Amino acid sequence: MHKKNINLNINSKFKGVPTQIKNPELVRKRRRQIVDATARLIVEHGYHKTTTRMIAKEAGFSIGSLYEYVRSKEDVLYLVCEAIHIEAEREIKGALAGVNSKGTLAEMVRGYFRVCCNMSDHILLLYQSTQYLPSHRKDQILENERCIIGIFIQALQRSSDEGDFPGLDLKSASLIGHDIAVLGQMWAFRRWSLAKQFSIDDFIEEQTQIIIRLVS
Amino acid sequence: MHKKNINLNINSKFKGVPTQIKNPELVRKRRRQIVDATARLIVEHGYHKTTTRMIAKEAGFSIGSLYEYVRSKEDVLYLVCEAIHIEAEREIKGALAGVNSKGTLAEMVRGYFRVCCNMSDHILLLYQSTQYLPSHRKDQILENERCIIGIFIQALQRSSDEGDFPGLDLKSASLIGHDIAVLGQMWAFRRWSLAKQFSIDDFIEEQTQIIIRLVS
Amino acid sequence: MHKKNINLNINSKFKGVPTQIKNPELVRKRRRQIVDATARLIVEHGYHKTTTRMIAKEAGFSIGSLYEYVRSKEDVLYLVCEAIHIEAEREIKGALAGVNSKGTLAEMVRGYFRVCCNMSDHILLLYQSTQYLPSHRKDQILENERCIIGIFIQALQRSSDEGDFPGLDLKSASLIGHDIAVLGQMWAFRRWSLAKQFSIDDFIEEQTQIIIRLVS
Amino acid sequence: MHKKNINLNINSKFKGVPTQIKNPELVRKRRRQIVDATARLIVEHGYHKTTTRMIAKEAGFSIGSLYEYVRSKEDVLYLVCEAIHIEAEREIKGALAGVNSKGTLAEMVRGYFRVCCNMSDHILLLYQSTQYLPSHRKDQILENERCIIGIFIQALQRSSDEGDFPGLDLKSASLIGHDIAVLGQMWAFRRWSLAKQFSIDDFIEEQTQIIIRLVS
DNA sequence: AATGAATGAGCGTTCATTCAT
DNA sequence: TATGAATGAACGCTCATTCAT
Repeated sequence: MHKKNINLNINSKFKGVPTQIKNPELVRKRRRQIVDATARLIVEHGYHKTTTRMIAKEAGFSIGSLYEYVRSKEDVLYLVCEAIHIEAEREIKGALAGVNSKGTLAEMVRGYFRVCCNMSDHILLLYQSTQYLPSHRKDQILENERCIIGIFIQALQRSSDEGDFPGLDLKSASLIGHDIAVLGQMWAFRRWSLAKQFSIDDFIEEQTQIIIRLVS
Repeated sequence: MHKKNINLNINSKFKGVPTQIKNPELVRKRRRQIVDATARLIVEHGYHKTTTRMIAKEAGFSIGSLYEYVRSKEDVLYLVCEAIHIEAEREIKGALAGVNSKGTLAEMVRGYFRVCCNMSDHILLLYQSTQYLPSHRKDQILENERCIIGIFIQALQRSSDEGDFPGLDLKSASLIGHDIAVLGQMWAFRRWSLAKQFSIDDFIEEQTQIIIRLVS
Repeated sequence: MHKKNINLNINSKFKGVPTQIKNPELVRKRRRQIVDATARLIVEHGYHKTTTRMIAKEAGFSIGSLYEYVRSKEDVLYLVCEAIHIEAEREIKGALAGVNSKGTLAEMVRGYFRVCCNMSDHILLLYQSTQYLPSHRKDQILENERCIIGIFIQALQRSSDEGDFPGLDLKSASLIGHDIAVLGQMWAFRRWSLAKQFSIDDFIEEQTQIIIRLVS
Repeated sequence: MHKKNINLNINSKFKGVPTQIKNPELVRKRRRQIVDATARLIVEHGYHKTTTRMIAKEAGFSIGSLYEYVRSKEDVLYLVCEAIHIEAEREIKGALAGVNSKGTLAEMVRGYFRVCCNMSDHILLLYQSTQYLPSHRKDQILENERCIIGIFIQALQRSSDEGDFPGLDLKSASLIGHDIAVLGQMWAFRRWSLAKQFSIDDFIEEQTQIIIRLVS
């Protein structure tokens, strides 16, 4: 069921970036190359210092070929951001798979934080580069984000209904959902500072404890 | 005492950006114009779409003059980031002035959150543009940030020592310090999403309550 | 007799544009598709905004196939210009067929003007795009043009010999021949201006009268 | 009086092409360089094979400087077409100056034809390149053209009123005006063909006689 | 004979920076 | 001190053409 949704997502979004190439298999393959290459380059140099020629070279083909698969550098950025969100969604759903019904909120948060840390390069990329997308693309990306926060809100409300965390209204739940999301992503943009005192595992564990204390 | 610190800050950092102009009074005045103009432009257009020509025009002098007061566009960005941090420090210290010794943590946090919301344009600017500073500049900016977090850590430890919040070690206090910092800044980059459910005052109050629950 | 000439023309010019394809029937068919498609596109977008990809698509086959039938975009343009001239020659000869021996000059001119108006899109194409042919191609096209003018010169001299228009030397006849040619083509590049005052039929009739007055 | 009109023209059109440069004297001088260089290059290579780098080099400055004085290559083309029309207007008015009131139509036409021959490179440029202007620019150019034709129409009507050429209605006069205009410009695009039989002076004289015969 | 993915030279344009005045 | 004209490296992108299948 998840799979189906994800596939629908992929398809509906692929329509959003046209291509000159007819073979859809090839489009998938080449765009994967483009996205991987570009993500690597943006992580290293930032969006603006990453030129289309660098992207083509890193992806292993010519500048002309790059433009057979996308219309513009902006398209590439969108494909990258989209791929990161799809990856995040998949990872998070994977991490939550064993937890979903019976699991505790603690396990969910811990799983989410772990994903955030594993993807910190890409999360930082989103923080720094989403600003360069045209607004309709930004909206598409933000929509994805809300979906993730929704998961926490639902879990919080379930907890509340079960009496663990009584008297939680939707508004508060929503804010806590945002907070959890941000406190996980925090590792991405405060790594260098936090790493002086915390290993990744330390961070995940301590931060999880803080959330637990918050909601109990 | 505060003043002295701030002045020291300004001077030590000004040394970092050389100028052709001898008269330091004039340098101060012109750089204030440059910083104000640039901050406005970056908030509106982002760093890369803000050209040096636009900066000179908005600041009210010629492109040639701009380069009498800074060596590069990067210098301008640094001056802007630095100014924002100085402003933030001043505002936060101002907000905490009446609270400092006798006040509760809640009041501190509320004051900080209020400053964050008031400065959200500039905080977002920092989030989006710090990446374009050379790393030694980035370090200078991060150093400033640590200073602010230090305030919370100290307050937390004071609370802990007074028995409000027993058994808080430095490491945990430090992480909570980071968390508070980020949960305040969050308004800057999630405004559009949060504003659907919260007014600024709502946000500040609810978020403050969450922190309070967290540390008690 | 006409047919023979036209065929000779076609053959001698086809030799000028080599192809990879052996089957001459197929070459003829495909090139007709190419020429029609390209003429349509150039009329709408101009030569430079018409890409080879557009041509292939409009003609109904792939870009690869296009290059089996011509060596270059320039070849395509030459084929188009050539085809227009052949078409013009055929149309004009058709219009003059009933007139040729016994008819008056007026009827000839009127017939020619009518053809010019009917073909005005293509005549404009020639005016705007012949410049992009290499000079040996341009010469081939100009040669065709002289052929048409020759018809008027002969008719003028016949008139003169018959006493209608006495004292007409070859040089004058030649210039008037050019003038008639141009005054017909004029509709192509002044349509938008002339159409404010003249319908096509108006134009043809008035312009014919002017020529008649000129040569009597 | 003429001067005033021309100046107004120049000023009103300059407003149409913005520049980064503040000194209007310099703008005038540099744009003259740009227009002269570009006209030379387009005459030799055509509009599309003339690159902006060639223009900058031929004009004697850098590509960056070129773009201080115009926004785009299209702007350059417009400036060229505009300058040619202003030149044509000036030349024609100059040629007609001694003729204006008392002169015969023959002298006017001869003067116009002489100007056309002298400017034939530039007239051909207009025929071939006006198509690349955006339509509002094309309209501006066409407006200029109508102004020239207007001169002939007025002269024809004056002749008619004086009895030289009785029974000439406005519509016919208008068409003859167009015809005269085109028969002069004809030298530009039929030079190579006509020159086989006519020197420029021959052409002007014979063609003038044809017009005279036409209107008497 | 037909396809269409791949190529890369070359285009128009931008903008941080310099320097003569 | 202040100006603003001049610079040119570097950018994103196009499109005629080729060639393996």
